[in-house]
Amino acid sequence: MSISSRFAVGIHILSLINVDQGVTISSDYLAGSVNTNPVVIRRMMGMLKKAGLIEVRPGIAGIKLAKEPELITLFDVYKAVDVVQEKELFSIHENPHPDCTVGKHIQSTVEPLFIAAQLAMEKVLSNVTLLDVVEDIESKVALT
Amino acid sequence: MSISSRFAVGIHILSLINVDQGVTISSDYLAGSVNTNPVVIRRMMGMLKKAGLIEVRPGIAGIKLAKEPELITLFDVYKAVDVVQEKELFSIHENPHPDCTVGKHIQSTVEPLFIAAQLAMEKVLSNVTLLDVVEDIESKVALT
DNA sequence: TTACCTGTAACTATAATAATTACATTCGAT
DNA sequence: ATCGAATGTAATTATTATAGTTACAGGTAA
Repeated sequence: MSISSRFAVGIHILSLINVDQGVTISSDYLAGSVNTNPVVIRRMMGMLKKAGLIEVRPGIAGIKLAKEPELITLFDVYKAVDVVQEKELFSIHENPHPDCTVGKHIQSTVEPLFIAAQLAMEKVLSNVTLLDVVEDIESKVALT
Repeated sequence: MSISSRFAVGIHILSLINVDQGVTISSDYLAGSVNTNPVVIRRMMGMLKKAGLIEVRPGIAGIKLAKEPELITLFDVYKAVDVVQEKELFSIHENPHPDCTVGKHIQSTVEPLFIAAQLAMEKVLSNVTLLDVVEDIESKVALT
Protein backbone atom coordinates (compact mmCIF):
# COMPACT_ATOMS: atom_id res chain seq x y z
CA MET A 1 0.00 0.00 0.00
CA SER A 2 1.09 3.52 -0.65
CA ILE A 3 -0.35 6.91 0.10
CA SER A 4 -1.98 8.29 -3.05
CA SER A 5 0.22 10.21 -5.44
CA ARG A 6 -2.34 13.02 -5.12
CA PHE A 7 -0.08 14.27 -2.36
CA ALA A 8 2.96 14.52 -4.62
CA VAL A 9 0.82 15.98 -7.40
CA GLY A 10 -0.53 18.60 -5.01
CA ILE A 11 3.00 19.63 -4.12
CA HIS A 12 3.83 19.71 -7.82
CA ILE A 13 0.90 22.01 -8.59
CA LEU A 14 1.68 24.47 -5.82
CA SER A 15 5.39 24.50 -6.64
CA LEU A 16 4.71 25.19 -10.27
CA ILE A 17 2.43 28.10 -9.44
CA ASN A 18 5.24 29.59 -7.43
CA VAL A 19 8.08 28.83 -9.81
CA ASP A 20 6.39 29.76 -13.07
CA GLN A 21 5.35 33.23 -12.00
CA GLY A 22 4.22 35.51 -14.79
CA VAL A 23 2.90 32.56 -16.79
CA THR A 24 -0.85 32.07 -16.89
CA ILE A 25 -1.42 28.61 -15.46
CA SER A 26 -4.40 26.54 -16.57
CA SER A 27 -5.42 22.99 -15.70
CA ASP A 28 -4.28 21.93 -19.17
CA TYR A 29 -0.87 23.44 -18.61
CA LEU A 30 -0.60 21.71 -15.24
CA ALA A 31 -1.78 18.42 -16.70
CA GLY A 32 1.05 18.60 -19.20
CA SER A 33 3.64 19.20 -16.52
CA VAL A 34 2.31 16.50 -14.20
CA ASN A 35 1.59 14.23 -17.15
CA THR A 36 -1.97 13.32 -16.36
CA ASN A 37 -5.50 14.16 -17.43
CA PRO A 38 -6.71 17.76 -16.93
CA VAL A 39 -9.74 16.50 -15.02
CA VAL A 40 -7.48 14.92 -12.43
CA ILE A 41 -5.85 18.31 -12.00
CA ARG A 42 -9.16 20.15 -11.78
CA ARG A 43 -10.40 17.82 -9.08
CA MET A 44 -7.27 18.53 -7.14
CA MET A 45 -7.59 22.24 -7.75
CA GLY A 46 -10.99 21.98 -6.13
CA MET A 47 -9.48 20.38 -3.05
CA LEU A 48 -6.63 22.88 -2.80
CA LYS A 49 -9.11 25.73 -3.24
CA LYS A 50 -11.43 24.33 -0.58
CA ALA A 51 -8.49 24.15 1.79
CA GLY A 52 -7.68 27.79 1.16
CA LEU A 53 -4.33 27.16 -0.48
CA ILE A 54 -5.07 28.52 -3.95
CA GLU A 55 -7.40 30.96 -5.66
CA VAL A 56 -9.16 29.80 -8.79
CA ARG A 57 -12.25 31.09 -10.53
CA PRO A 58 -14.46 29.31 -13.03
CA GLY A 59 -13.90 30.41 -16.58
CA ILE A 60 -10.73 32.30 -15.81
CA ALA A 61 -7.34 30.82 -16.55
CA GLY A 62 -4.77 31.64 -13.94
CA ILE A 63 -4.25 30.02 -10.56
CA LYS A 64 -2.69 31.87 -7.68
CA LEU A 65 -1.45 30.85 -4.27
CA ALA A 66 -3.77 32.08 -1.54
CA LYS A 67 -0.87 32.38 0.92
CA GLU A 68 2.83 33.05 0.81
CA PRO A 69 4.79 29.82 0.17
CA GLU A 70 6.50 30.03 3.55
CA LEU A 71 3.08 29.80 5.19
CA ILE A 72 2.06 26.60 3.39
CA THR A 73 3.45 23.37 4.88
CA LEU A 74 3.46 19.95 3.29
CA PHE A 75 1.09 18.93 6.07
CA ASP A 76 -1.41 21.53 4.79
CA VAL A 77 -1.20 19.97 1.33
CA TYR A 78 -1.48 16.47 2.76
CA LYS A 79 -4.66 17.41 4.59
CA ALA A 80 -6.03 19.31 1.60
CA VAL A 81 -5.80 16.42 -0.83
CA ASP A 82 -7.29 14.02 1.66
CA VAL A 83 -4.87 11.14 1.31
CA VAL A 84 -4.95 9.96 4.92
CA GLN A 85 -7.75 10.48 7.39
CA GLU A 86 -7.07 11.67 10.93
CA LYS A 87 -6.04 8.77 13.17
CA GLU A 88 -6.52 6.34 10.31
CA LEU A 89 -3.14 5.81 8.74
CA PHE A 90 -3.27 2.36 10.28
CA SER A 91 -6.35 0.21 10.31
CA ILE A 92 -7.35 -2.23 13.01
CA HIS A 93 -9.37 -5.38 12.41
CA GLU A 94 -12.94 -4.96 13.58
CA ASN A 95 -14.86 -7.32 15.83
CA PRO A 96 -12.10 -9.29 17.55
CA HIS A 97 -13.67 -11.83 19.88
CA PRO A 98 -14.79 -10.06 23.07
CA ASP A 99 -14.62 -13.19 25.23
CA CYS A 100 -10.90 -13.42 24.61
CA THR A 101 -8.48 -11.46 26.78
CA VAL A 102 -6.49 -10.24 23.82
CA GLY A 103 -9.51 -9.77 21.57
CA LYS A 104 -11.23 -7.62 24.15
CA HIS A 105 -8.33 -5.22 24.66
CA ILE A 106 -6.22 -5.26 21.50
CA GLN A 107 -7.95 -2.34 19.87
CA SER A 108 -7.65 0.08 22.75
CA THR A 109 -4.05 -0.98 23.35
CA VAL A 110 -2.90 -0.65 19.78
CA GLU A 111 -4.80 2.46 18.71
CA PRO A 112 -2.77 5.03 20.69
CA LEU A 113 0.46 3.47 19.44
CA PHE A 114 -0.72 3.77 15.85
CA ILE A 115 -1.83 7.35 16.37
CA ALA A 116 1.54 8.26 17.88
CA ALA A 117 3.33 6.83 14.86
CA GLN A 118 1.05 8.69 12.47
CA LEU A 119 1.56 11.97 14.34
CA ALA A 120 5.34 11.57 14.19
CA MET A 121 5.13 11.22 10.42
CA GLU A 122 2.80 14.20 10.10
CA LYS A 123 5.04 16.34 12.26
CA VAL A 124 7.87 15.92 9.76
CA LEU A 125 5.54 17.09 7.00
CA SER A 126 4.47 20.12 9.01
CA ASN A 127 8.08 21.20 9.36
CA VAL A 128 8.60 21.58 5.62
CA THR A 129 7.13 24.53 3.75
CA LEU A 130 6.34 25.06 0.10
CA LEU A 131 9.12 27.65 0.10
CA ASP A 132 11.60 24.95 1.12
CA VAL A 133 10.46 22.80 -1.78
CA VAL A 134 10.59 25.64 -4.29
CA GLU A 135 14.03 26.71 -3.15
CA ASP A 136 15.30 23.19 -3.50
CA ILE A 137 13.96 22.97 -7.04
CA GLU A 138 15.46 26.33 -7.96
CA SER A 139 18.82 25.38 -6.51
CA LYS A 140 18.84 22.37 -8.83
CA VAL A 141 17.95 24.52 -11.81
CA ALA A 142 20.80 26.91 -10.98
CA LEU A 143 23.28 24.05 -11.19
CA THR A 144 22.60 23.38 -14.85
CA MET B 1 -6.09 4.80 2.25
CA SER B 2 -5.04 2.89 5.30
CA ILE B 3 -2.21 0.52 6.08
CA SER B 4 -3.53 -3.05 5.97
CA SER B 5 -5.02 -4.44 9.14
CA ARG B 6 -2.56 -7.30 8.71
CA PHE B 7 -0.32 -5.23 10.95
CA ALA B 8 -2.85 -5.10 13.78
CA VAL B 9 -3.67 -8.76 13.27
CA GLY B 10 0.01 -9.65 13.46
CA ILE B 11 0.27 -7.85 16.79
CA HIS B 12 -2.88 -9.63 17.94
CA ILE B 13 -1.44 -13.04 17.05
CA LEU B 14 1.87 -12.47 18.81
CA SER B 15 0.19 -10.98 21.86
CA LEU B 16 -2.13 -13.91 22.17
CA ILE B 17 0.73 -16.40 21.98
CA ASN B 18 2.32 -14.59 24.87
CA VAL B 19 -0.78 -14.00 26.96
CA ASP B 20 -2.40 -17.41 26.57
CA GLN B 21 0.59 -19.41 27.67
CA GLY B 22 -0.11 -23.03 28.46
CA VAL B 23 -2.91 -23.13 25.90
CA THR B 24 -2.20 -24.91 22.62
CA ILE B 25 -2.73 -22.29 19.95
CA SER B 26 -3.90 -23.33 16.48
CA SER B 27 -4.81 -21.23 13.46
CA ASP B 28 -8.48 -22.02 14.13
CA TYR B 29 -8.19 -20.76 17.68
CA LEU B 30 -6.48 -17.59 16.47
CA ALA B 31 -9.07 -17.11 13.74
CA GLY B 32 -11.78 -17.17 16.39
CA SER B 33 -10.04 -14.55 18.49
CA VAL B 34 -9.25 -12.28 15.55
CA ASN B 35 -12.61 -13.05 13.97
CA THR B 36 -11.45 -13.97 10.52
CA ASN B 37 -10.87 -17.02 8.35
CA PRO B 38 -8.22 -19.54 9.45
CA VAL B 39 -6.52 -19.29 6.08
CA VAL B 40 -5.93 -15.59 6.61
CA ILE B 41 -4.23 -16.49 9.88
CA ARG B 42 -2.16 -19.24 8.32
CA ARG B 43 -0.94 -16.90 5.62
CA MET B 44 0.14 -14.49 8.30
CA MET B 45 1.74 -17.26 10.32
CA GLY B 46 3.86 -17.97 7.27
CA MET B 47 5.03 -14.37 7.16
CA LEU B 48 5.76 -14.21 10.88
CA LYS B 49 7.64 -17.49 10.66
CA LYS B 50 9.65 -16.33 7.67
CA ALA B 51 10.62 -13.22 9.62
CA GLY B 52 11.85 -15.36 12.50
CA LEU B 53 9.25 -14.16 14.98
CA ILE B 54 7.42 -17.43 15.61
CA GLU B 55 8.02 -21.15 15.43
CA VAL B 56 5.39 -23.27 13.70
CA ARG B 57 5.58 -26.75 12.25
CA PRO B 58 3.28 -28.36 9.72
CA GLY B 59 0.85 -30.80 11.25
CA ILE B 60 1.58 -29.76 14.80
CA ALA B 61 -0.76 -27.45 16.67
CA GLY B 62 1.02 -25.02 18.91
CA ILE B 63 2.73 -21.80 17.94
CA LYS B 64 5.57 -20.36 19.95
CA LEU B 65 7.40 -17.08 19.91
CA ALA B 66 10.88 -17.46 18.49
CA LYS B 67 12.18 -14.62 20.68
CA GLU B 68 11.43 -13.10 24.03
CA PRO B 69 8.65 -10.50 23.75
CA GLU B 70 10.97 -7.69 24.84
CA LEU B 71 13.09 -8.42 21.78
CA ILE B 72 10.25 -8.11 19.28
CA THR B 73 9.33 -4.55 18.29
CA LEU B 74 6.23 -3.41 16.45
CA PHE B 75 8.56 -2.43 13.62
CA ASP B 76 9.62 -6.07 13.35
CA VAL B 77 5.97 -7.09 13.00
CA TYR B 78 5.32 -4.28 10.52
CA LYS B 79 8.18 -5.47 8.32
CA ALA B 80 7.19 -9.11 8.71
CA VAL B 81 3.63 -8.68 7.46
CA ASP B 82 4.77 -6.56 4.56
CA VAL B 83 2.26 -3.76 4.82
CA VAL B 84 4.53 -0.93 3.63
CA GLN B 85 7.57 -1.26 1.43
CA GLU B 86 10.84 0.47 2.26
CA LYS B 87 10.79 4.09 1.09
CA GLU B 88 7.35 3.60 -0.38
CA LEU B 89 4.86 4.81 2.20
CA PHE B 90 4.27 7.74 -0.14
CA SER B 91 4.02 7.41 -3.88
CA ILE B 92 5.15 9.94 -6.44
CA HIS B 93 3.53 10.39 -9.83
CA GLU B 94 5.70 8.93 -12.57
CA ASN B 95 6.76 10.67 -15.77
CA PRO B 96 6.29 14.34 -14.92
CA HIS B 97 7.21 16.42 -17.96
CA PRO B 98 11.02 16.65 -18.18
CA ASP B 99 11.02 19.92 -20.16
CA CYS B 100 9.36 21.68 -17.25
CA THR B 101 11.47 23.07 -14.42
CA VAL B 102 9.21 21.65 -11.75
CA GLY B 103 8.51 18.42 -13.61
CA LYS B 104 12.20 17.74 -14.03
CA HIS B 105 13.08 18.12 -10.36
CA ILE B 106 9.96 17.40 -8.33
CA GLN B 107 10.70 13.73 -7.77
CA SER B 108 14.22 14.15 -6.45
CA THR B 109 13.11 17.05 -4.28
CA VAL B 110 10.13 15.37 -2.73
CA GLU B 111 11.48 11.85 -2.29
CA PRO B 112 13.86 12.54 0.63
CA LEU B 113 11.12 14.47 2.41
CA PHE B 114 8.75 11.53 2.08
CA ILE B 115 11.40 9.09 3.24
CA ALA B 116 12.15 11.23 6.30
CA ALA B 117 8.46 11.27 7.23
CA GLN B 118 8.19 7.52 6.81
CA LEU B 119 11.29 6.91 8.92
CA ALA B 120 9.91 9.09 11.72
CA MET B 121 6.78 6.96 11.78
CA GLU B 122 8.76 3.73 11.74
CA LYS B 123 11.01 4.92 14.54
CA VAL B 124 8.00 5.20 16.82
CA LEU B 125 7.08 1.62 15.99
CA SER B 126 10.60 0.40 16.69
CA ASN B 127 10.45 1.89 20.18
CA VAL B 128 7.52 -0.27 21.26
CA THR B 129 8.02 -3.94 22.06
CA LEU B 130 5.61 -6.83 22.17
CA LEU B 131 6.21 -6.91 25.90
CA ASP B 132 4.89 -3.34 26.17
CA VAL B 133 1.74 -4.38 24.33
CA VAL B 134 1.23 -7.50 26.41
CA GLU B 135 1.75 -5.62 29.67
CA ASP B 136 -0.77 -3.02 28.60
CA ILE B 137 -3.34 -5.70 27.82
CA GLU B 138 -2.70 -7.47 31.13
CA SER B 139 -3.01 -4.25 33.07
CA LYS B 140 -6.45 -3.78 31.57
CA VAL B 141 -7.44 -7.32 32.51
CA ALA B 142 -6.31 -6.74 36.09
CA LEU B 143 -8.70 -3.81 36.39
CA THR B 144 -11.80 -5.95 35.86
C1' DT C 1 -5.17 -45.72 9.83
C1' DT C 2 -7.41 -41.77 11.59
C1' DA C 3 -7.98 -37.17 12.95
C1' DC C 4 -6.21 -32.85 13.06
C1' DC C 5 -3.03 -29.65 11.92
C1' DT C 6 -0.20 -26.44 8.66
C1' DG C 7 0.77 -24.84 3.88
C1' DT C 8 -0.86 -23.01 -0.35
C1' DA C 9 -3.17 -22.42 -4.80
C1' DA C 10 -7.19 -20.49 -6.86
C1' DC C 11 -11.21 -17.78 -6.95
C1' DT C 12 -14.39 -14.00 -5.44
C1' DA C 13 -16.06 -9.55 -3.51
C1' DT C 14 -15.02 -5.10 -2.20
C1' DA C 15 -12.82 -0.68 -2.21
C1' DA C 16 -9.53 2.93 -3.64
C1' DT C 17 -6.94 5.09 -7.28
C1' DA C 18 -6.39 7.15 -11.55
C1' DA C 19 -7.77 8.01 -16.14
C1' DT C 20 -11.30 9.22 -19.22
C1' DT C 21 -15.60 11.02 -21.58
C1' DA C 22 -19.14 14.14 -21.47
C1' DC C 23 -21.35 18.16 -20.37
C1' DA C 24 -22.93 22.21 -17.48
C1' DT C 25 -21.35 26.61 -15.90
C1' DT C 26 -18.68 30.85 -15.84
C1' DC C 27 -16.24 34.66 -17.71
C1' DG C 28 -13.75 37.94 -20.91
C1' DA C 29 -13.15 39.57 -25.48
C1' DT C 30 -15.10 40.78 -29.59
C1' DA D 1 -25.11 39.24 -27.15
C1' DT D 2 -22.34 35.65 -28.58
C1' DC D 3 -18.26 32.92 -29.00
C1' DG D 4 -14.28 30.63 -27.19
C1' DA D 5 -11.90 29.00 -23.47
C1' DA D 6 -11.68 27.91 -18.90
C1' DT D 7 -13.34 25.64 -14.52
C1' DG D 8 -16.60 22.34 -12.09
C1' DT D 9 -18.39 17.85 -11.75
C1' DA D 10 -20.99 13.49 -12.70
C1' DA D 11 -20.44 8.98 -14.54
C1' DT D 12 -17.76 5.17 -16.37
C1' DT D 13 -13.78 2.16 -16.76
C1' DA D 14 -9.26 -0.29 -15.74
C1' DT D 15 -6.17 -1.51 -12.40
C1' DT D 16 -4.64 -2.87 -8.00
C1' DA D 17 -4.70 -4.35 -3.05
C1' DT D 18 -7.17 -6.39 0.61
C1' DA D 19 -9.72 -9.81 2.75
C1' DG D 20 -12.45 -13.76 2.71
C1' DT D 21 -13.43 -18.39 1.03
C1' DT D 22 -13.14 -23.19 -0.91
C1' DA D 23 -10.42 -26.94 -1.83
C1' DC D 24 -6.83 -29.87 -1.21
C1' DA D 25 -1.90 -31.50 -0.51
C1' DG D 26 1.28 -32.80 3.04
C1' DG D 27 2.93 -33.52 7.91
C1' DT D 28 2.34 -35.54 12.66
C1' DA D 29 0.73 -37.92 16.73
C1' DA D 30 -2.26 -41.12 18.87
